[in-house]
Amino acid sequence: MTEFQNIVYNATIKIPCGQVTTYKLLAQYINCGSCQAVGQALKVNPFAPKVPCHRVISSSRTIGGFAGSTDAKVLAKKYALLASEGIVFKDGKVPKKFIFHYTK
DNA sequence: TGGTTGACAGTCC
DNA sequence: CGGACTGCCAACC
Repeated sequence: MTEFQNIVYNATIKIPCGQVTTYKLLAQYINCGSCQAVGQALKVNPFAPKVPCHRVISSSRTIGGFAGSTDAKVLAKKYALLASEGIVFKDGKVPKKFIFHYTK
């Protein structure tokens, strides 16, 4: 467990149910220039599903990846998880109203 | 023990 | 649409 991972998980948990955020927003919030670093931390997150990594999507509001994979079957599970929280994808994207913005 | 290399659930140009 | 760049981590000398 590194300090950086701890920050990422802590920030991810703050995402309220029924909303999602983007890798970029998350990276900016934790003052990290690279969103890949965030994805890498989420990929190996030891707190799943306590850390809702499915609530983190790509910028442009596309779904991105999940569980270290971009496979369509895995992404289908991510869709289902989000749908169970009331988040629906419109035309492969998440409506803006579902995007959670961090407030410092 | 410590510096370097490659990989990554992304983003920008 | 392809390539470059980003920061962090793990593996490898």
